[in-house]
Amino acid sequence: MSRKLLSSLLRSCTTHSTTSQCHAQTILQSLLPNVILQTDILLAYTKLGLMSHARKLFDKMPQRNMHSWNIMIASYTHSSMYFDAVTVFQAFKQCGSLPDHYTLPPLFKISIGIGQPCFGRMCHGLVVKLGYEEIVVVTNSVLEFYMKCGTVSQALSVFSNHNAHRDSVTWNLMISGFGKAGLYSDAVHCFREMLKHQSGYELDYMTLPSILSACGKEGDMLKVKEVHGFIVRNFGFHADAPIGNALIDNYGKCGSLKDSENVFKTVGCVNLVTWTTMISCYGMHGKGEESVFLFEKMMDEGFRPNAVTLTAILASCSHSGLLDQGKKIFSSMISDYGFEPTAEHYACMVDLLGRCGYLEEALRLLKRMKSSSVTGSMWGALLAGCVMHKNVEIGEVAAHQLFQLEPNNTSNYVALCGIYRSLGMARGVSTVRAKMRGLSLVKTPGCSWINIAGRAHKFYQGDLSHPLSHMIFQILYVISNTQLSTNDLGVGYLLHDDDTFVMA
DNA sequence: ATAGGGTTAG
Repeated sequence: MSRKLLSSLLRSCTTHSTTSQCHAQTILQSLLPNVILQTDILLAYTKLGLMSHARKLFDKMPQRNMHSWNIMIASYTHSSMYFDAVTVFQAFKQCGSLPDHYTLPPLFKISIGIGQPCFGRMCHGLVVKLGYEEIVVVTNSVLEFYMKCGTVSQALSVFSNHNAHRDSVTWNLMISGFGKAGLYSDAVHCFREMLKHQSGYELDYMTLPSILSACGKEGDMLKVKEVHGFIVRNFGFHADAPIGNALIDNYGKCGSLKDSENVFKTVGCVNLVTWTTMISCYGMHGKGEESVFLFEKMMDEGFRPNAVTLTAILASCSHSGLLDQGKKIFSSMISDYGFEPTAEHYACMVDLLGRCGYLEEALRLLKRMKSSSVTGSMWGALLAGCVMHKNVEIGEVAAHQLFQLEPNNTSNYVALCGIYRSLGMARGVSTVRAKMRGLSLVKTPGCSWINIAGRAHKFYQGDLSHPLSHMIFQILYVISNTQLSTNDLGVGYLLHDDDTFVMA
């Protein structure tokens, strides 16, 4: 077999065994060492995720080209093996070489992965110095880096400086970055801008889950519906699984379980995430029985739950007080599925036991664990249960653990304070307050809001600043003193001229 | 050869 033939064979290898056979052939035919052939083998191994095979070969190569260095750095990065990626990059620099436009994008991913923004900023300097700013792939990775490291302003300046070198990936990065930074209205605004600029392009479906999640997290169902309509107009009912999943999730988050169910029933592509999302939607709406039913149906259809599915079902049982089902699922995840429960699963179990009033049992569960693996979320769930059931003994244990683990989290002090207050323990209340003052902690007030005609109306506890607060409090007073049945949900209010009202 | 999307939890 010729070198050329082996090269092209290697480039089409999709399995471990064919790759190894080609590798063996190159040795048998004494074609090694040869940089091009070895690089082909390297690439074939890394595509299969066989990093140790690739590394063995790479270390033996007497000669390396830019391509072989880039393959190693990029594939270590994709496998989240950032330390190895950095080591290879350092060895590369030792040889006196300079990165090219293939080397640079993974470096930004490394910086995000290891949480070291200074490395990424240094790489941005390299991009400018080496003149790769005009290459859209490189600039997009710079953009992604700034967006994901929380420096949105830097990303914006990269974005506006390169308006000649944008493509759909650029827009998607901006939109999803805004969403991840919690800047939901900026994400929506950016989506509209993109539609204006891209009218001639084919619409890129990769944007849609991000924009849906921005609308959903804002709780703006009208916007979710708007995007849904947009999807139907442009894709018909052939949306892929991530789009369907995002629709289900965000209708649920906006309070419309009916719409979630409709999408779930009609969507063509269903995967494990789809099931998990629908289960957690039922959980969010307090419909634990439906969650359990769906969980069983999912397994009947041959899907194996993963760690996220199990968290969703446990949380759902907890919200609905389904103690026995929750316990059964928790123990079967160990015996039937061979899962090692994660911290989240334990937190769910503590939450479940705590809500149902089994605080001693919850505490025993945590005491059985190695103390270093008990997380804040587990103690937090226990403390919340103690608030619910006014249990001061266990509440103090949980609270003091939390004061150690997360001393600046005000809600823990407020929770303990609430237990003391509900039991009339004035001394306890003042001790906790003094402790908070000593640490100069201020409680951020809880806030709710409602969108009316595109404008958000915010409400803080005891806040009277809204122009209609007088009427709002009157309505609230009536509602809270009225036993509502489902028939009453269509009730109307008649507003009198003097700002008072009656139910109609 | 390189860049972008979805699910839990308080």
